[in-house]
Amino acid sequence: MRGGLPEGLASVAGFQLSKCGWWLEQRLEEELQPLGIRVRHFLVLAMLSTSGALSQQEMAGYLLLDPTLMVGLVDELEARGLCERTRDPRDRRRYSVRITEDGLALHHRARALADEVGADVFGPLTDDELRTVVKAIGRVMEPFWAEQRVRPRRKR
Amino acid sequence: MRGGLPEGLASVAGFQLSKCGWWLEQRLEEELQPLGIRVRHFLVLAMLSTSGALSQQEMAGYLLLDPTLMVGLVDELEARGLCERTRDPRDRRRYSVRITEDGLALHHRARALADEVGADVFGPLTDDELRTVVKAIGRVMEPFWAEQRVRPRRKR
DNA sequence: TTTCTATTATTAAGTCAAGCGATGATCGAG
DNA sequence: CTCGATCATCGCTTGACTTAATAATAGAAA
Repeated sequence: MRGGLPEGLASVAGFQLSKCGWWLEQRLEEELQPLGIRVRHFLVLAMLSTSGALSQQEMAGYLLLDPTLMVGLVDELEARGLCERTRDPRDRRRYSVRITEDGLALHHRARALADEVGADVFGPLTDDELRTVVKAIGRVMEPFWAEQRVRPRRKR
Repeated sequence: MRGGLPEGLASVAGFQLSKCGWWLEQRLEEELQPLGIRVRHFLVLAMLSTSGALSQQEMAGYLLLDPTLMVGLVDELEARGLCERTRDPRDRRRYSVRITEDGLALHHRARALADEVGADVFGPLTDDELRTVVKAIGRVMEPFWAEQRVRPRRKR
C-alpha cells in the first residue's frame, strides 16, 4: 500500500511515472520563479546552451510545443537579452536563435536549481538505482525522439 | 547523442522522464478511444476497482485534479452505467461512488490495453531494468502521496 | 525565367479545459 | 443550536493550445 494510494491506481506504472514527471516540473517551476523564468524558458536555454543555433521550428519539435508558441517564448527571452535572433543566411526564412552570455549565465543558475530539485526528489534512491533509472528512461525514449522529430504540427 | 536531441536537453533528467510520462499517456489515450473513454476515466475506474467506495473529493486528491472536474467525470461514467452514486449514509454531503459490473468489465479491458502500451514503450528494457525502474519510481513517489493527499484544492 | 508548391515565422481568432469564487447542504465542535 | 469546515455543484474567468490566414523565402518544375 503506497502512501494510501489505492492499489488499482498505484499498480498502473504509467500513472506513477507520469505524476513523477509532473511533480518534478512543478517543483522546478517554483524554484525558477525567483529567476523570473518558467520551465519552458529553461528548457529552451538548455537546448541552446549546447547547440550553437537552432530555428524556432526545431526547438518546437524537441519540446513538443506548437511552433506558434515558440514565437512568444523567444520574444520573452530576447527581450531580456537571454538569446538573440538573426536570420539564417543560408535560409532567410528561418531565424538562427542563439544564446547570449547573459543567457548562458542564467541557464547555469537555473540548471543548478534543476539539479537540486532532482537530487531532492530522487533522494530516496541509491546512486546505483538513479543511474539505472536515468539510463533506462533515456533508452526508452530513443525511438520516440527518432520518430517524433518529424512533426511540423500536432494533430487532434 | 540521444536521437538527435540536443545534449543540453537530454541531460535534464526530469525532462526525459516527464516526456516519457506524457508519451505513455498519449499512447494510452489513443488505445482507449475504441472503448469510448479517456485516460482519466480509466484511472477513476482503476481506483474504484480496488477501493470499495470513494468520495469525489478523495478521487480528485489521488488524481491531482480539481474536485470540480470530478463532477463531470463521474457524470459521464454514471451515464454509461460504469459507476453509480449513492449518498454516503454516514455523511450525507458526500457521495459514495462505486463501480458497477459493467465498469469492472470495461476496466479489465482498458487495463489490458494499458499493459500493452506499457510493454510496448518499455520494450527496450530488460525485465530486470523494468522492475528496478518501477520499484524506484514507486519509492520516489511515496513522500509525494503522503504529503499531497491532504490538499482539497490546488493553489496558484 | 516564370510559376507552383513547401517551409518558416507571425498574427489574430477561436476552442477548450483548468482553476477560482460562490452557493447550498450537511457535518462536527463547542 | 450557532459557527466554522467540508462536500458537491454551478458559472465565470483565465490562460493554454489550436486553427486559419498572411507574408516572405526557398526550391523544383514548366
